[in-house]
This record gives sequence, structure tokens and C-alpha cells, in this order.
Amino acid sequence: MPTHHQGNKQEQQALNAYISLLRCTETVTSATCRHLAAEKLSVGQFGTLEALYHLGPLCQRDIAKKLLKSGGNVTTVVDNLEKRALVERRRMPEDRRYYSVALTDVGQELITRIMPRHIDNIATRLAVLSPQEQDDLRRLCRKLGLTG
Amino acid sequence: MPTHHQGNKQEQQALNAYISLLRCTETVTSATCRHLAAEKLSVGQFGTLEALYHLGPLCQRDIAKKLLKSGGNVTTVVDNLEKRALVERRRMPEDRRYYSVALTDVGQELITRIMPRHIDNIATRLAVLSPQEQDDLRRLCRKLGLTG
DNA sequence: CTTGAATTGTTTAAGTTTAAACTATCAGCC
DNA sequence: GGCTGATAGTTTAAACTTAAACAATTCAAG
Repeated sequence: MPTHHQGNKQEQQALNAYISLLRCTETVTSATCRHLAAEKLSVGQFGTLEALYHLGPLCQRDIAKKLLKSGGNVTTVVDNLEKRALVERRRMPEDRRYYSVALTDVGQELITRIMPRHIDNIATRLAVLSPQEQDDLRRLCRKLGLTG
Repeated sequence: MPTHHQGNKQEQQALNAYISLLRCTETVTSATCRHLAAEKLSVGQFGTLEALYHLGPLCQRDIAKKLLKSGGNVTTVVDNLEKRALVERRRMPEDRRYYSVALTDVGQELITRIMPRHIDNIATRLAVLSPQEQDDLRRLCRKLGLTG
């Protein structure tokens, strides 16, 4: 529902796009991540496991950059994953400021088991759009999302 | 950066669109809402003031629906706004389960003062896209975001 | 060597968010 | 009237998030 009155035509158009973008993301993430509750995983925890799965061991700073979250948050997330033995920290001897955070076997097993469902959720949801539309959406979001 | 290996072509395409969408929204909201900190307003508080500004007095349930947040959250948000005398609750005599939540004069003044900056932030950010692209983005997000 | 700046990660305090249990109110039905 | 179910809002506990202050480590310049 477009908001009313204030602003010129150009602002109105930008607002409409903005509102649609936010609501869409909220709806889609809510739908695609709902299944994580069954594994007692928060979105941040899942994102961390996923990053380690795809990229291999990372230091916390790189995890934070990847998830767009604060360093303190990553400390908490990794703490909680470590308590469940899904990841482990290893001090890097060559630079003892770093931890290398890596999946354990249990963590590997968990993320391997969950990923298909997650990807399927996303693919099913995105299938509302044609392949061409998916590419269009990707292009527009990348253009709009460039940091600055 | 596209993730690698798992999944067929179609899943890969959906994933790419999904990741771009999420990162874009994160980047854009972070940029457009940064100015709210100066007024000590959270995004939820601002969203509530904005909804009341555009739509007039609402009950908490309608605010929750509009913001896509839980009812308990709206109670907290309205509590905090009420403490600052930016909104006020009025019991509806015709159905005493409802509160009508409305902007006070102070709240009206605040949101009126802040909105131009907020809209300008959005318009400036969205100006990275051409008018046609903004409409395309809106259309795609609306199509993708339909609840289900 | 040593001083100091920069970087990594931790802690703390405060605020946000949710789900679930709870109270209050309403509407329909006997 | 009194019961029943539905709805609006509140409360509580737990989890998540952040900014800011902090400690540990590295590295470069003197």
C-alpha cells in the first residue's frame, strides 16, 4: 500500500520501491528460515555454519564481515556453537590474535543435513519468479546494495 | 560472491538472487536508518510513529501487522514511546479491549521534523537505480513477497 | 629494544525481540 | 443470567544484538 501525499513523484517512486523491498525480504527470510527452529539454530548461528561450510575455517572478524554483524555478536554466536560442539576455535600460532573457527564433525554433519532443506525452501520460494526475473532481481539488488 | 558447488543450475540461480536480496536490504536499511540514532529512536519506534503519521490512530494489533512484529514487541515499543510522550493510548469505549494509539503534539512535531531527512535518504539511495529500474524492483519484490 | 598505533577478540550494559502464559473484554448461545 | 470461545493487550523469561570499554597481540618506527 503506497503511503500518501508528502513528496514529489520521484520520492514517491523511491519510497514505493523501498517499502516493497523491505517487506519482501522480511516475508521471504521468515519463510525460508522457519525450519531452523527445529534444530534450535538462530539465523546467525545457521549463517555461521553455512559460511564455514562453504568457505572453510574463518577467523571471527571474517565471519562478522560475511554476516554483516558486530564482532561482539560473533563472539556470542561462536560461543554458543562451541558449547554445542558444532564448531571449534583454534589459536593461530602465526598470529595469536586470531582464532581459526572451524566446523567439527558434528557441525559438518548438521549443516550437511540441513542445507538441502534450506536450499529447497529458497528455490521453491524464488520459483514464483521466472529465471529471467530472478536474474533481474539479483542485478537490481547488487546495483542498489553496493556499499556507500 | 556466489556460493559454490551444491545444487543444480536452477537452485544456484535462486540462491544468487536470494543472497543479493538479503545483502541489499541489510545495506540499504542500515544506510537509510542511521540518522535515527540522533533522535534515540529505534527502527521499530520510528516505524510506529510513521504508521501513526500516515494512517492516523491505530490499535496495537494493527501496528503489529503493519510492522510485521509480535504483539509483545508492540507493547514494549508503545510503552517506550508513551514514556517520552510521543504517543498516547486511549481505551476505546465501544470495545474496551482496544487501545487507540495516537501521536501527541510532540510526537507529531518529531516525526514531521524527521521524515524529510528519512525520505531524502531513501530517495538518494534509490537514485542509484533509474526510475524504470525502481519500478522493476518494486514489481519483483511485490511478486516475491506475497505471503504464502 | 621500546614505544605506540593498529588489529583481534572479549566483556559489559543496555535495548530489542519473541514465544508462551496470563488477564480482561467481547460476542454468541443455551 | 451464565457458559464458551475468540480477541486485545500485558507480562515474563530467554535469546539476540549492539556500542563501548577492555585485554592481548602484532608490527613498524625510532
